[in-house]
This record gives sequence, C-alpha cells and structure tokens, in this order.
Amino acid sequence: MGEHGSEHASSNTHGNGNGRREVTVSDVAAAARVSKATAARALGDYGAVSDSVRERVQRAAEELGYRANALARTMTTGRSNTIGIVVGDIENPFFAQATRGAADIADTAGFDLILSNSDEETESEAKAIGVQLAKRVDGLLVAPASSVDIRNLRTIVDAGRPLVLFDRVAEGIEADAVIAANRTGARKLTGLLTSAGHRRIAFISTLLHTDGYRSGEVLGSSSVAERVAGFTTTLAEAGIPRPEAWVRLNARADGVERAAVELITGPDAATAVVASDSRIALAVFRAARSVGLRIPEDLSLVAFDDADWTGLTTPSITVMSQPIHEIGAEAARLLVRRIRGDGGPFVTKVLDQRLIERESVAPPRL
Amino acid sequence: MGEHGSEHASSNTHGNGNGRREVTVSDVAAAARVSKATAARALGDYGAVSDSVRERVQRAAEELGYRANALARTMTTGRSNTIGIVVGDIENPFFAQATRGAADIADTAGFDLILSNSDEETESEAKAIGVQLAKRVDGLLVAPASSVDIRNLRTIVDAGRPLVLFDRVAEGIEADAVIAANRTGARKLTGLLTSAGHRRIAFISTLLHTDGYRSGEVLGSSSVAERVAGFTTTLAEAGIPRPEAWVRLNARADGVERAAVELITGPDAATAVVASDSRIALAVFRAARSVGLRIPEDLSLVAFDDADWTGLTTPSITVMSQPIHEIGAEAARLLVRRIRGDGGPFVTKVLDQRLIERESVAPPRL
DNA sequence: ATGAAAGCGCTAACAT
DNA sequence: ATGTTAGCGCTTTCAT
Repeated sequence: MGEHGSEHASSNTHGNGNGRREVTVSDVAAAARVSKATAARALGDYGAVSDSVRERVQRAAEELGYRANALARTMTTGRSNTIGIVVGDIENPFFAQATRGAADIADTAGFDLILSNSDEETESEAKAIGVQLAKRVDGLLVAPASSVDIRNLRTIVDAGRPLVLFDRVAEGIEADAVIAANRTGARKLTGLLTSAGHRRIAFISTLLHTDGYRSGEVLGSSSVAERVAGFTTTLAEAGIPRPEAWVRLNARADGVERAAVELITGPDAATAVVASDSRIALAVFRAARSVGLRIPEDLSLVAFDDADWTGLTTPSITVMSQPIHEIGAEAARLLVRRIRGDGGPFVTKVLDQRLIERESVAPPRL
Repeated sequence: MGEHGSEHASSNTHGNGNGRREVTVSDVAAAARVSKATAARALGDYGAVSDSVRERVQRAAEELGYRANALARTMTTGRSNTIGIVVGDIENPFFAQATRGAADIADTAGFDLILSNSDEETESEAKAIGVQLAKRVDGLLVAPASSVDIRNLRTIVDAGRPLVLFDRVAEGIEADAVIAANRTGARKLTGLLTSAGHRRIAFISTLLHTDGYRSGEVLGSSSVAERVAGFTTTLAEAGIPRPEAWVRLNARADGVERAAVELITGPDAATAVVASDSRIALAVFRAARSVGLRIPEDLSLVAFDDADWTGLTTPSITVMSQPIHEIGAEAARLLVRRIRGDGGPFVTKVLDQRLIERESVAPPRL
C-alpha cells in the first residue's frame, strides 16, 4: 500500500490519556491515498475536490472514525464558532430563559455556547471572561455584574471581541445591548399601587449595595436603577415624600424574606410591595404568610417577571412580564451579526414589558 | 510612552477579523529578551525559571496585554480543561439546578462548561455531542435523551472521553451515573394516595412515547421508567386492576394541561394525580382550576421536585424533593475524577429523595 | 536555568 | 483538481 508513512512512526505523548490516538486528516489522507490537503478539502467541504475523491475520502474517514479537531481548525482560521455567555446565575429562571433564547439563535447560526456564572460579582465575572477570551470565543454575551465598573467589559473590547450586553447596559463601552423598558414598566407597576391609594410602598431588590439607597445614587445594575427611577418618580408624582426611603436594596445578603418581614410589619409598615423579580415576589409572599398578612387585603404585591407559577398562587400575582427569551435571542442575533463583520454603530435595543393584571392589588386598609 | 511597536507591523491573515494581532509568547519573549521556551515556562508556571527572569517576563506580558491561547495549549497538551454538559432543556428548572451544581464543582476543579440542549431528542443530542467532542472536551456530563438507544453515548466512549450520566442511566455503557431513587420515591408518593383511599390515580409524564403505555414496556428515560414502576407496583399492591392503564405519557406533545383535563374529567376520571415533575404539577393545578375542581377536595395531587413555589399555592403541594443540585455536583465530581485518571470500576450513585408532605392530598370524594 | 527545534491537527498560499 | 509547504501559539524533548 502506498502508505505515506511517517506520520504513524512515533508513539505520541499527547492525546487524551486513554492511550488512543485521535484519527487525523493525515490518517484519512493516507487511507484514501490522497494528500493531506485534498483530504482536508473533502472533509472540510471547501476548495475543489473531484466527486470520486471526495467520496473515497469520506468513506475512509467514516471507516477510521475520523472526527475533526475543532481546536486545530480554530488555530488556523481564527474562528472558534463559539460564543461565551456570562450570566449572574443559571439557576435564576430569568437567566435560564435568556440563555435558552441565546442558545437557540447561536445553534442555528452554528455557534456553541460556553457558559459561566458570575454570581453578580465583578471578580468572578473577570475570571469567567478571562477563560472565555483564552478559549478564543468569537464573541461574548454578558449580563454585566456592574453597569458602573466597566473594566471587565473593557477587557473584552480591548481584546477585539464583539460584545453584546443583555438585561443591563453600561456607559462608555463600545457594545450593543438588549434590555427591557424597565423604567416604564416600573412606572406602570407602581402606578397601579398609587392609584389604588397606597402611600407606603416598598421596592425590594437583591442588588448588592452597601448602605441604604440615596436619591440620585448610581446603582450597579442599570436595570434595577431604571426600575428604581420609575418607582421613585411615580411615588413623587403621587406626592409621597422621600420616595427613596422606600427603596430596599441588598435584600439577598440580609435574607430576602427577612427583609420583607421588616418592611411589612411595624408601625410604619409598607402596605404594598414592588418586587424586582419573581424570586423576590416569592419571598414576599412567604413573608406575608408568615406574619399573617393576607394578600391583597392587608398587603398588595406586584412583581417583575411572569414566572410560570405567578398565576397559580392565591391570590394570583399581578406582574410586569418581560420578553426574557427574546432578550437572549436578540442579543445573540446582534452578536452573530457583529461576528460576521457588521461594523455599524452600536445599538441598544429596548424591548417592551407587558403588564399582566391579576389579583394581588387592592386598596390599602384604613 | 514606551510603545513596543513591532507587534503592529505585519498584517496577518488570521486573527479575529478586527485587524488586531493577538500577543503571543513569542512577543513576550522578545520583549523580555529571553527565548520562547523560557517565556512560556514563566507564563505557564511550569519548568524552571529564575526569579529575575520570571519577573521580567511577567512584566513584559503585562505590558503587552498577553493573554494565553488556551486552544494552542490544548493542542499540545491534549487537555482542554473543559467539560461538556448536555441537558434536555436549560430552561427546565431541574436542568438549570443540576447545571449549576455541576458548574460549581467544575469551576473549583478548573474546568469550564460547554452547554448544549438536546430537547430530549437523540438527533440533536448527537449533534451536541459531536461538537463537544470536536472541541475536545475532557469529558462529558449527559442526561441521555434515551436510556435505550445508547448510540450517542457509545460515540463518546469510543472517542475515549470519560462520560458521566445524570438523572438517567443507560444499560450497557461504560460510564458512571448519578440518579435519584425514583422507584422508591414513586412508591412513597403513590402510597400516600392509595392510603388516602384513592383507586383511580393517574401518573403524568411528558416523556415522548408513541401510543399508550403497556406493562413491561421499555421506556426511553430510566428515571421515568423507575417512577412508572414504583407507581404501578404500588397500585397493584393496593389491588387496583390494570395499573398501567393509568400511566399517561407523551403529555407534552399533546399539551400537558389538556391531557390533565382529560384525565380528571369524565365518568372514569382520576381522583388523584402523580405529576412526574413540577412543571406538570403546574399544568395539573391549572387544569383542575379550569374545570372547577378543588384540590384536594375533588382532586389530590402529588409531584416530583420541590420547586420553590410548591409551598405557596393554595393548597400547597405535597412533593418528593430531589437533591438536584447535588445530582449535578456529584456527577461533575465523578467526571473530574475520571478525567484525572481514576480507572476504577464504574459506579452508579443513587441519591435519596425526600418526601415533603403538604396539603394537596385528601381522601377521594365518595 | 535557558535555548533550539519539533510537533499538535488543521487550513491557506502557492505550486503543478 | 491535487499536492507541497508553511504556519497558527503553544509545550515538550533534548541540548547546552
């Protein structure tokens, strides 16, 4: 046989440690008795190959169990067909849904996903971004842990990788973004409460934040910031003094449920709550139950995100639904476009939220 | 400023398309005026390098903004420090939690995660596995779309990559597995119903399955199979004839809620339901409400998975809680061990489920 | 301790 | 249409 020979000579020290050597284009080429280049062309479906040769090569590949090494390919082409996604926590239904939306688009466009959790901390976010960059992802999707400290994002841009932000924006970074109309959403949601006659309304978020919220203060997450803005403005418009006093951040560190209990009990207790996401709504619901407050008679509750169960509780919960899937999908679409070379100006897409009125709002008790 | 200059000199045909050339060890070596090998040693923290040189190299790397190319490293070492995970659907809370559990362990051990959704179809599962293998992941975590058709899993084993199954097992494949004690769980859950006096009890799963379930039939998902086994055995022990007639599979294709409505209405309606996961429980809950059936007075309901909201509905739902996080984490632990070379016999870890009795079970109406 | 050179598996010029 | 060759960025012998 016209063995091209020498490539089989040495035992290799590399490999996956199971002693087996991966089948390479060279092997296939040898078996099909063509050059490496021709084999590669047939296998990689590029360049020009005669039908007969192509078939011969493919059969050989089949028989040897050839499986292309995507890494080697990336080394020479510079494209990895992989996009990185950094979410706060994949267990959070918001991120799970957004990730799914992104995954579907990515998949269709031929990209795989490397997933990392930042836990909303810039430090682990930095680490995550570091690995993804090292793996030479073609672009990144990130829900930035901070909209203010943009160093991690700058790293990405400096590395020359397209970046699309989702759920949150960041000032001063060259990137597209896909977010929801949080301020408007917050206004509507809060308006429901003020219209019903509430004057003591609390806004609860788990956003990490040291000390209490002060008016005009810059918040780490732009989406929460927007919600807070919508919330306080609406309160102010209703003539409620010191709206910012009703903003409760950092609820995770302190235990959401406990924070909720504090807010809805005592002499100056809130009579209504705006929960910044469905998990917070859950905690508030539990808190209310634990202190014997009925919703909506004793406490009104509205929340962001139409989690699947929000229509099932008694009472069902009035929510501001976000197109979560679409946020992830659209972000992925923008990213793919950038990766493919679109050099247009950066855009920020703002998707509408949708109010779903249910049964958790009533006038306050007198 | 001390611009080092030359790295911008040559145009390169590779790269990320943004015209920028990545900084390589060579560049750093040149800047630090040492050989490539030495620079690599200093950067990669292996081999022997004098302190002074190490420092010089690191400073140069810092200045140039060097970022190791993990792909090139993988090419030569054969290790990618990446593990692949294939789940049914990341949007499903079960998988989101298991993924998080796995991600945490992987992260600690220095591995990244490539995520794919199989949608429980062997075809897209095959595709997903193909890419992950092409990317030379060091090992795979998969919740197999089929416990019966093991070709996709065989591909992995044939490729010499460690494989750990989670949530489901598969016969005849050389792999570890981490599952929950589903049969026992199903027995307990169903027992609650038979003890309460129910005789017409339905089991609902979204597992894809053509035609109705027949006794002894092999099911695609081992976890569902085990639950069905526990369910039918318990009915049989209670003297209920033709237990298998009460097994309703394929509920997703037909619409879970509609399937539920069919089962809980009509002359031979079920008076109790075992939902194979929390999303199904949700649909049953909705179905009951839509046809005006009260839980538990008119219909008893129990389910697998203690989703966060199951304690909040009225009535709260009795569930069999699974250690989902731990399933993913333990699977990742086993995988990491294999990747590190553990050649011991394959194990299947079975984790216990835990019954949480709440308010959704009552005796059937007469 | 450091350097020179080979090679991982692939693609891309450049022949022929 | 096919082959030859060089090279992607790194690690790893093997010298020195």
